[in-house]
Amino acid sequence: MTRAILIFTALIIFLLSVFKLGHYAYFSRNISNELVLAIIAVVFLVIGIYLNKKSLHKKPIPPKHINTQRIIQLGLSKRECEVLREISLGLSNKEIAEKLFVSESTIKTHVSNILVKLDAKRRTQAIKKAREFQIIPL
Amino acid sequence: MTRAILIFTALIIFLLSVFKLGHYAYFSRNISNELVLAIIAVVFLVIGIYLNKKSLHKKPIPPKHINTQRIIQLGLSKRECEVLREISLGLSNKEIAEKLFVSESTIKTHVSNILVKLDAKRRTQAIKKAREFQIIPL
DNA sequence: ATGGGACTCATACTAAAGTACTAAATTGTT
DNA sequence: AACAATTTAGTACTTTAGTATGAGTCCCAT
Repeated sequence: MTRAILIFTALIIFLLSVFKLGHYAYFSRNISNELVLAIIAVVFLVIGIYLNKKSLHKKPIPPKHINTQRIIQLGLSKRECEVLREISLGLSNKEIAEKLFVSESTIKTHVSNILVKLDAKRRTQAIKKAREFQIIPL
Repeated sequence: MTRAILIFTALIIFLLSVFKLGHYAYFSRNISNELVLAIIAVVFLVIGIYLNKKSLHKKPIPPKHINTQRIIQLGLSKRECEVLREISLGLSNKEIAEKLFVSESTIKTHVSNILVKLDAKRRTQAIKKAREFQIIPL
Protein backbone atom coordinates (compact mmCIF):
# COMPACT_ATOMS: atom_id res chain seq x y z
CA MET A 1 0.00 0.00 0.00
CA THR A 2 2.62 2.50 1.09
CA ARG A 3 4.75 1.43 -1.85
CA ALA A 4 1.89 2.13 -4.24
CA ILE A 5 1.53 5.65 -2.84
CA LEU A 6 5.26 6.27 -3.26
CA ILE A 7 5.17 5.04 -6.84
CA PHE A 8 2.20 7.26 -7.62
CA THR A 9 3.90 10.28 -6.07
CA ALA A 10 6.99 9.60 -8.15
CA LEU A 11 4.84 9.32 -11.24
CA ILE A 12 3.13 12.64 -10.62
CA ILE A 13 6.48 14.35 -10.09
CA PHE A 14 7.77 12.75 -13.27
CA LEU A 15 4.70 13.87 -15.18
CA LEU A 16 5.04 17.45 -13.96
CA SER A 17 8.72 17.44 -14.91
CA VAL A 18 7.85 16.35 -18.44
CA PHE A 19 5.28 19.12 -18.63
CA LYS A 20 7.91 21.62 -17.53
CA LEU A 21 10.34 20.34 -20.12
CA GLY A 22 7.65 20.62 -22.75
CA HIS A 23 7.11 24.21 -21.73
CA TYR A 24 10.62 25.55 -21.47
CA ALA A 25 12.81 23.55 -23.78
CA TYR A 26 10.48 22.76 -26.68
CA PHE A 27 8.19 25.74 -26.58
CA SER A 28 8.28 26.91 -30.19
CA ARG A 29 9.11 23.70 -32.00
CA ASN A 30 6.27 21.44 -33.13
CA ILE A 31 8.29 18.34 -33.97
CA SER A 32 9.44 17.87 -30.42
CA ASN A 33 5.87 18.27 -29.30
CA GLU A 34 4.96 15.03 -30.99
CA LEU A 35 8.01 13.38 -29.49
CA VAL A 36 6.90 14.34 -26.02
CA LEU A 37 3.46 12.95 -26.79
CA ALA A 38 4.90 9.66 -27.94
CA ILE A 39 7.14 9.35 -24.90
CA ILE A 40 4.22 10.08 -22.59
CA ALA A 41 2.13 7.47 -24.38
CA VAL A 42 4.76 4.75 -24.15
CA VAL A 43 5.69 5.54 -20.57
CA PHE A 44 2.11 5.41 -19.38
CA LEU A 45 1.41 2.26 -21.36
CA VAL A 46 4.29 0.59 -19.54
CA ILE A 47 3.14 2.03 -16.22
CA GLY A 48 -0.36 0.72 -16.81
CA ILE A 49 0.91 -2.77 -17.54
CA TYR A 50 3.27 -2.67 -14.57
CA LEU A 51 0.61 -1.47 -12.14
CA ASN A 52 -1.85 -4.10 -13.26
CA LYS A 53 0.71 -6.87 -13.00
CA LYS A 54 1.48 -5.81 -9.45
CA SER A 55 -2.14 -5.60 -8.39
CA LEU A 56 -3.42 -8.72 -10.10
CA HIS A 57 -0.92 -11.42 -9.34
CA LYS A 58 1.62 -10.45 -6.78
CA LYS A 59 3.34 -13.82 -6.90
CA PRO A 60 3.92 -15.21 -10.40
CA ILE A 61 3.35 -18.95 -9.98
CA PRO A 62 0.08 -19.18 -8.01
CA PRO A 63 -2.32 -17.10 -10.07
CA LYS A 64 -5.11 -17.47 -7.56
CA HIS A 65 -4.80 -15.10 -4.64
CA ILE A 66 -4.88 -16.56 -1.13
CA ASN A 67 -7.21 -14.89 1.30
CA THR A 68 -4.81 -13.54 3.94
CA GLN A 69 -7.69 -11.73 5.58
CA ARG A 70 -9.41 -14.99 6.44
CA ILE A 71 -6.19 -16.59 7.64
CA ILE A 72 -5.97 -13.85 10.26
CA GLN A 73 -9.63 -14.28 11.15
CA LEU A 74 -9.10 -18.00 11.69
CA GLY A 75 -5.96 -17.32 13.71
CA LEU A 76 -3.78 -19.60 11.61
CA SER A 77 -0.07 -19.11 12.12
CA LYS A 78 2.53 -19.07 9.37
CA ARG A 79 3.71 -22.58 10.13
CA GLU A 80 0.19 -23.92 10.33
CA CYS A 81 -0.54 -22.56 6.86
CA GLU A 82 2.57 -24.30 5.63
CA VAL A 83 1.47 -27.62 7.11
CA LEU A 84 -2.03 -27.15 5.78
CA ARG A 85 -0.65 -26.69 2.29
CA GLU A 86 1.37 -29.90 2.57
CA ILE A 87 -1.71 -31.75 3.78
CA SER A 88 -3.57 -30.59 0.70
CA LEU A 89 -0.76 -32.02 -1.43
CA GLY A 90 -1.59 -35.44 -0.02
CA LEU A 91 1.43 -35.88 2.25
CA SER A 92 1.38 -37.92 5.46
CA ASN A 93 2.46 -36.44 8.79
CA LYS A 94 5.76 -38.27 8.52
CA GLU A 95 6.42 -36.95 5.01
CA ILE A 96 5.57 -33.40 6.06
CA ALA A 97 7.90 -33.74 9.04
CA GLU A 98 10.77 -34.81 6.78
CA LYS A 99 10.02 -32.05 4.27
CA LEU A 100 9.99 -29.32 6.92
CA PHE A 101 12.86 -30.82 8.94
CA VAL A 102 10.91 -31.28 12.17
CA SER A 103 9.62 -34.30 14.11
CA GLU A 104 6.35 -36.05 13.39
CA SER A 105 5.14 -35.03 16.87
CA THR A 106 5.42 -31.41 15.88
CA ILE A 107 3.38 -31.95 12.75
CA LYS A 108 0.74 -33.78 14.76
CA THR A 109 0.50 -30.81 17.10
CA HIS A 110 0.18 -28.44 14.14
CA VAL A 111 -2.45 -30.61 12.49
CA SER A 112 -4.49 -30.80 15.69
CA ASN A 113 -4.39 -27.02 16.02
CA ILE A 114 -5.34 -26.61 12.36
CA LEU A 115 -8.33 -28.92 12.78
CA VAL A 116 -9.55 -26.94 15.79
CA LYS A 117 -9.12 -23.60 14.04
CA LEU A 118 -10.83 -24.79 10.86
CA ASP A 119 -13.50 -26.61 12.84
CA ALA A 120 -12.74 -29.84 11.00
CA LYS A 121 -12.85 -33.42 12.23
CA ARG A 122 -10.42 -34.83 9.71
CA ARG A 123 -7.59 -33.59 7.51
CA THR A 124 -9.70 -34.27 4.43
CA GLN A 125 -12.37 -31.98 5.79
CA ALA A 126 -9.67 -29.41 6.55
CA ILE A 127 -8.63 -29.54 2.88
CA LYS A 128 -12.20 -28.94 1.77
CA LYS A 129 -12.67 -26.00 4.12
CA ALA A 130 -9.29 -24.54 3.23
CA ARG A 131 -10.33 -24.58 -0.43
CA GLU A 132 -13.60 -22.85 0.38
CA PHE A 133 -11.79 -20.25 2.45
CA GLN A 134 -9.21 -19.82 -0.32
CA ILE A 135 -6.35 -20.08 2.10
CA ILE A 136 -4.38 -22.63 0.08
CA PRO A 137 -3.05 -22.24 -3.48
CA LEU A 138 -4.75 -23.63 -6.59
CA MET B 1 -2.39 -12.96 -30.84
CA THR B 2 -4.22 -11.70 -33.90
CA ARG B 3 -6.55 -9.79 -31.64
CA ALA B 4 -3.57 -8.12 -29.97
CA ILE B 5 -2.26 -7.02 -33.38
CA LEU B 6 -5.65 -5.59 -34.31
CA ILE B 7 -5.86 -3.71 -31.03
CA PHE B 8 -2.38 -2.32 -31.52
CA THR B 9 -3.18 -1.21 -35.04
CA ALA B 10 -6.29 0.55 -33.76
CA LEU B 11 -4.20 2.20 -31.10
CA ILE B 12 -1.65 3.49 -33.57
CA ILE B 13 -4.40 4.90 -35.76
CA PHE B 14 -5.96 6.49 -32.71
CA LEU B 15 -2.62 7.94 -31.69
CA LEU B 16 -2.03 9.44 -35.15
CA SER B 17 -5.51 10.94 -35.12
CA VAL B 18 -4.78 12.63 -31.81
CA PHE B 19 -1.55 13.95 -33.29
CA LYS B 20 -3.44 15.38 -36.23
CA LEU B 21 -5.93 17.00 -33.91
CA GLY B 22 -3.12 18.42 -31.88
CA HIS B 23 -1.67 19.89 -35.05
CA TYR B 24 -4.73 21.45 -36.65
CA ALA B 25 -7.05 22.38 -33.83
CA TYR B 26 -4.67 23.38 -31.05
CA PHE B 27 -1.68 24.59 -32.99
CA SER B 28 -1.03 27.98 -31.43
CA ARG B 29 -2.43 27.46 -27.97
CA ASN B 30 -0.18 26.17 -25.22
CA ILE B 31 -2.83 25.40 -22.61
CA SER B 32 -4.49 22.80 -24.79
CA ASN B 33 -1.10 21.25 -25.38
CA GLU B 34 -0.97 20.18 -21.76
CA LEU B 35 -4.50 18.93 -21.98
CA VAL B 36 -3.61 16.70 -24.90
CA LEU B 37 -0.64 15.38 -22.95
CA ALA B 38 -2.82 14.58 -19.95
CA ILE B 39 -5.42 12.82 -22.10
CA ILE B 40 -2.74 10.78 -23.83
CA ALA B 41 -1.31 9.81 -20.47
CA VAL B 42 -4.63 8.70 -19.01
CA VAL B 43 -5.73 6.90 -22.17
CA PHE B 44 -2.54 4.91 -22.43
CA LEU B 45 -2.55 4.12 -18.74
CA VAL B 46 -6.01 2.62 -19.16
CA ILE B 47 -4.93 0.83 -22.33
CA GLY B 48 -1.94 -0.63 -20.53
CA ILE B 49 -4.10 -1.92 -17.70
CA TYR B 50 -6.66 -3.29 -20.15
CA LEU B 51 -4.09 -5.11 -22.28
CA ASN B 52 -2.49 -6.68 -19.26
CA LYS B 53 -5.81 -7.74 -17.81
CA LYS B 54 -6.70 -9.47 -21.07
CA SER B 55 -3.42 -11.37 -21.17
CA LEU B 56 -3.58 -12.36 -17.53
CA HIS B 57 -7.20 -13.39 -17.32
CA LYS B 58 -6.63 -16.14 -19.86
CA LYS B 59 -4.50 -18.05 -17.36
CA PRO B 60 -7.06 -19.63 -15.01
CA ILE B 61 -7.91 -23.01 -16.46
CA PRO B 62 -11.65 -23.62 -16.44
CA PRO B 63 -12.19 -26.92 -14.60
CA LYS B 64 -15.75 -27.15 -15.92
CA HIS B 65 -17.14 -30.65 -16.15
CA ILE B 66 -15.77 -33.99 -15.02
CA ASN B 67 -13.46 -35.85 -17.36
CA THR B 68 -15.37 -39.06 -18.09
CA GLN B 69 -12.69 -40.10 -20.55
CA ARG B 70 -10.10 -40.34 -17.81
CA ILE B 71 -12.44 -42.15 -15.46
CA ILE B 72 -12.67 -44.91 -18.06
CA GLN B 73 -8.91 -44.89 -18.55
CA LEU B 74 -8.37 -45.31 -14.82
CA GLY B 75 -10.99 -48.05 -14.67
CA LEU B 76 -12.99 -46.38 -11.94
CA SER B 77 -16.48 -47.78 -11.47
CA LYS B 78 -19.60 -45.74 -10.87
CA ARG B 79 -19.68 -46.53 -7.19
CA GLU B 80 -16.00 -45.79 -6.76
CA CYS B 81 -16.48 -42.34 -8.26
CA GLU B 82 -19.29 -41.76 -5.83
CA VAL B 83 -17.11 -42.74 -2.88
CA LEU B 84 -14.25 -40.64 -4.22
CA ARG B 85 -16.51 -37.62 -4.34
CA GLU B 86 -17.57 -38.16 -0.72
CA ILE B 87 -13.94 -38.49 0.32
CA SER B 88 -13.20 -35.14 -1.28
CA LEU B 89 -16.01 -33.64 0.79
CA GLY B 90 -14.09 -34.60 3.90
CA LEU B 91 -16.27 -37.48 5.09
CA SER B 92 -14.96 -40.46 7.06
CA ASN B 93 -15.52 -44.04 5.91
CA LYS B 94 -18.24 -44.43 8.51
CA GLU B 95 -20.02 -41.27 7.37
CA ILE B 96 -19.83 -42.30 3.73
CA ALA B 97 -21.22 -45.72 4.65
CA GLU B 98 -24.20 -44.13 6.38
CA LYS B 99 -24.76 -41.71 3.53
CA LEU B 100 -24.73 -44.45 0.89
CA PHE B 101 -26.59 -47.00 3.07
CA VAL B 102 -23.86 -49.65 3.04
CA SER B 103 -21.48 -51.01 5.64
CA GLU B 104 -18.15 -49.43 6.52
CA SER B 105 -16.41 -52.57 5.24
CA THR B 106 -17.80 -51.91 1.80
CA ILE B 107 -16.50 -48.37 1.82
CA LYS B 108 -13.09 -49.59 2.94
CA THR B 109 -13.01 -51.98 0.03
CA HIS B 110 -13.98 -49.21 -2.37
CA VAL B 111 -11.39 -46.84 -0.92
CA SER B 112 -8.66 -49.45 -1.23
CA ASN B 113 -9.55 -50.03 -4.87
CA ILE B 114 -9.66 -46.30 -5.52
CA LEU B 115 -6.20 -45.85 -4.03
CA VAL B 116 -4.79 -48.60 -6.23
CA LYS B 117 -6.41 -47.22 -9.39
CA LEU B 118 -5.30 -43.67 -8.67
CA ASP B 119 -1.86 -44.86 -7.55
CA ALA B 120 -2.26 -43.02 -4.25
CA LYS B 121 -1.02 -43.95 -0.81
CA ARG B 122 -3.59 -41.98 1.16
CA ARG B 123 -7.07 -40.60 0.64
CA THR B 124 -5.67 -37.07 0.76
CA GLN B 125 -3.36 -37.90 -2.12
CA ALA B 126 -6.32 -39.43 -3.92
CA ILE B 127 -8.15 -36.12 -3.56
CA LYS B 128 -5.21 -34.24 -5.02
CA LYS B 129 -4.89 -36.61 -7.98
CA ALA B 130 -8.63 -36.64 -8.55
CA ARG B 131 -8.54 -32.85 -8.80
CA GLU B 132 -5.68 -32.97 -11.28
CA PHE B 133 -7.50 -35.58 -13.32
CA GLN B 134 -10.68 -33.52 -13.11
CA ILE B 135 -12.75 -36.52 -12.15
CA ILE B 136 -14.47 -34.83 -9.20
CA PRO B 137 -16.62 -31.70 -9.29
CA LEU B 138 -15.27 -28.23 -8.50
C1' DA C 1 -26.07 -71.11 -18.32
C1' DT C 2 -21.74 -69.63 -17.60
C1' DG C 3 -18.27 -66.20 -16.79
C1' DG C 4 -16.95 -61.69 -15.70
C1' DG C 5 -17.55 -57.39 -13.57
C1' DA C 6 -19.47 -54.69 -10.01
C1' DC C 7 -21.17 -54.35 -5.46
C1' DT C 8 -21.55 -56.10 -1.15
C1' DC C 9 -19.80 -57.70 3.58
C1' DA C 10 -16.82 -59.80 6.91
C1' DT C 11 -12.53 -60.78 9.82
C1' DA C 12 -8.02 -59.84 11.29
C1' DC C 13 -4.40 -57.26 11.02
C1' DT C 14 -0.99 -53.07 10.54
C1' DA C 15 -0.38 -48.32 9.88
C1' DA C 16 -1.64 -43.76 10.19
C1' DA C 17 -4.19 -40.12 12.19
C1' DG C 18 -5.82 -37.60 15.87
C1' DT C 19 -6.43 -36.25 21.14
C1' DA C 20 -4.86 -34.64 25.44
C1' DC C 21 -1.95 -33.27 27.95
C1' DT C 22 2.92 -31.05 29.38
C1' DA C 23 6.84 -28.32 28.50
C1' DA C 24 11.03 -26.19 26.60
C1' DA C 25 13.15 -23.07 23.13
C1' DT C 26 12.40 -19.35 19.99
C1' DT C 27 10.66 -15.12 18.29
C1' DG C 28 8.72 -10.58 18.14
C1' DT C 29 6.87 -6.67 20.59
C1' DT C 30 6.45 -3.30 24.03
C1' DA D 1 14.19 -7.11 30.13
C1' DA D 2 9.45 -8.87 30.21
C1' DC D 3 5.75 -10.61 27.83
C1' DA D 4 2.80 -13.13 24.61
C1' DA D 5 2.66 -15.93 20.74
C1' DT D 6 4.79 -19.33 18.09
C1' DT D 7 7.29 -23.39 17.26
C1' DT D 8 9.08 -27.30 18.74
C1' DA D 9 8.82 -31.97 21.01
C1' DG D 10 7.44 -35.57 23.91
C1' DT D 11 4.32 -39.56 26.03
C1' DA D 12 0.25 -42.17 26.21
C1' DC D 13 -3.82 -43.13 24.40
C1' DT D 14 -8.06 -43.73 21.15
C1' DT D 15 -9.81 -43.60 16.71
C1' DT D 16 -9.71 -43.88 11.90
C1' DA D 17 -7.59 -45.51 7.72
C1' DG D 18 -5.85 -48.91 4.95
C1' DT D 19 -4.36 -54.04 3.61
C1' DA D 20 -5.17 -58.76 2.70
C1' DT D 21 -8.15 -62.25 1.93
C1' DG D 22 -12.30 -64.70 1.13
C1' DA D 23 -16.87 -65.03 -0.16
C1' DG D 24 -21.83 -64.19 -1.44
C1' DT D 25 -25.14 -61.69 -4.66
C1' DC D 26 -26.66 -59.41 -8.73
C1' DC D 27 -26.66 -58.19 -13.58
C1' DC D 28 -25.20 -58.37 -18.20
C1' DA D 29 -23.46 -60.41 -22.25
C1' DT D 30 -21.61 -64.30 -25.03
